[in-house]
Amino acid sequence: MKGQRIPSATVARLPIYRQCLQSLLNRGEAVASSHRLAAATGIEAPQIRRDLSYLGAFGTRGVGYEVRDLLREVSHSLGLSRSWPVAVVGCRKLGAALATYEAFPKRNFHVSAIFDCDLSIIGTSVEGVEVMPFDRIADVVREKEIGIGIVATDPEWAPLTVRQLVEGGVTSILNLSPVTIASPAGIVIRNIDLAAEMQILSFNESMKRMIEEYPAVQPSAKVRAESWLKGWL
Amino acid sequence: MKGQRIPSATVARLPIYRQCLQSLLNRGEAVASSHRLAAATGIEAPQIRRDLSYLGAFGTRGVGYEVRDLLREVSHSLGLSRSWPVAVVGCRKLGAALATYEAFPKRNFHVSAIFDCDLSIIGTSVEGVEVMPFDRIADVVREKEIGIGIVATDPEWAPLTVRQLVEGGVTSILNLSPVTIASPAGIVIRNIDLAAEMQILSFNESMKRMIEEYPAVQPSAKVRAESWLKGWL
DNA sequence: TAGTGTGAATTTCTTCACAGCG
DNA sequence: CGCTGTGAAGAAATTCACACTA
Repeated sequence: MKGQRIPSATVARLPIYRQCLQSLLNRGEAVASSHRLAAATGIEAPQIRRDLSYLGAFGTRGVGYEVRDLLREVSHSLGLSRSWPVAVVGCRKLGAALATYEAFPKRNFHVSAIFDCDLSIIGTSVEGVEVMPFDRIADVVREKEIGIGIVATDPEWAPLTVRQLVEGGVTSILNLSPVTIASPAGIVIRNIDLAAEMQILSFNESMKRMIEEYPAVQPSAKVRAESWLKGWL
Repeated sequence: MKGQRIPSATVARLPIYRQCLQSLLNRGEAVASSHRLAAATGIEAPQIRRDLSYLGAFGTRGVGYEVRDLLREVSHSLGLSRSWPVAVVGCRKLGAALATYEAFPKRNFHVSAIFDCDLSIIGTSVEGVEVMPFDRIADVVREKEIGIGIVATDPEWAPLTVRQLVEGGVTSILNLSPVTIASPAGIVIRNIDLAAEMQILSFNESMKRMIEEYPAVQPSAKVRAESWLKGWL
């Protein structure tokens, strides 16, 4: 299993395992079975065993996993053994919140460049990092050898921002603006659209209301709503 | 197809279609084929056709989809025909940014209650909404009939926050704290961990560096890195 | 003819079930 | 005996390919 390609679904779960292992370690638990991890993460035990097996055979049969070792291994796989410089573009409310988000430095991500196009905040400093003008993105990113960028601009600026970042050599981008951007060749873009997440929730709420409202809606719609909910609840 | 259960993967893409249709409409394009939508969203055309077919047969063979009609249909399916009151818990940087996020009201989500446990901000007002103390969550949420909650607290408060929201009757939750919370029965929780997203990116960057560094790392690790990247780029 | 809607094939992900080891 | 690691089965999601129709 060790030599196999790691499925992307597994990669997406590794940070959850890392987080969980960290808190077990803090709590002084030295060994954890897949069932212990399942209880703590909500992920099924066989899933966990398979995911971890892609990293190699680290467990002890009949016992479980050595928390400290596994944590080191998972962190290493995620590339957290080194520190990553990050560029944040867009420094209004959301961008500013991210530029100072405590969870980032804790995981070895350091915001080392901030950009905006608002003249009134260019030149000011956020946590010791100067806010620079939009048109310097490519230069600064190249000079500081930044590989990871966060886009927190208004949606109309997002595509241009991505092009600038890529021109500067960024190859991994977290796009938080409410517009999906397709990944150019060789670049990984993760689109996190919080407004879209809310819409998934409202879909769910809608389905629920449809069932609760007794003046029977259309029966067919109701059946569909019920089978939807069955899948999630 | 109409009566079928809508797969959750499809639901997660509906907001992307909605967004895309909206901008086509603004641009004055009245009709769009699945290929047009594919070009604009980065999603494959057959995927789009199948997704849309779950909502019913709205296209015209040989022509495409009527943008205005389809937009109305998608929006309706997502429950956006009505306005949704939302509770935000945690009003420090990230929470405050969300409480005033423009993209929410644009999609009919209205922040109508804000909570925090920091005495220095309780009682202050954010966009006309008073920040209330943490221990009033259940009461207020019940009274205002809020069904959707956003958790933007420190991770140690997140589980308790979820319990309070659920007690007040909230059934859909967007959890932005960097800790995964399993969904209790009947409740949908979407865990968006921005620090975890960054780790997925650093995994990718790591893989890339592993290939670029010529003093050949372990050949096996290199092979694995290459096959990973092949999947994404 | 151009483009939808959908069975069928394929791929990807998850779960089961158990052999094998500490 | 208990728990890992994994082949094999199953479920879910995606893609293909084409019948069908405006």
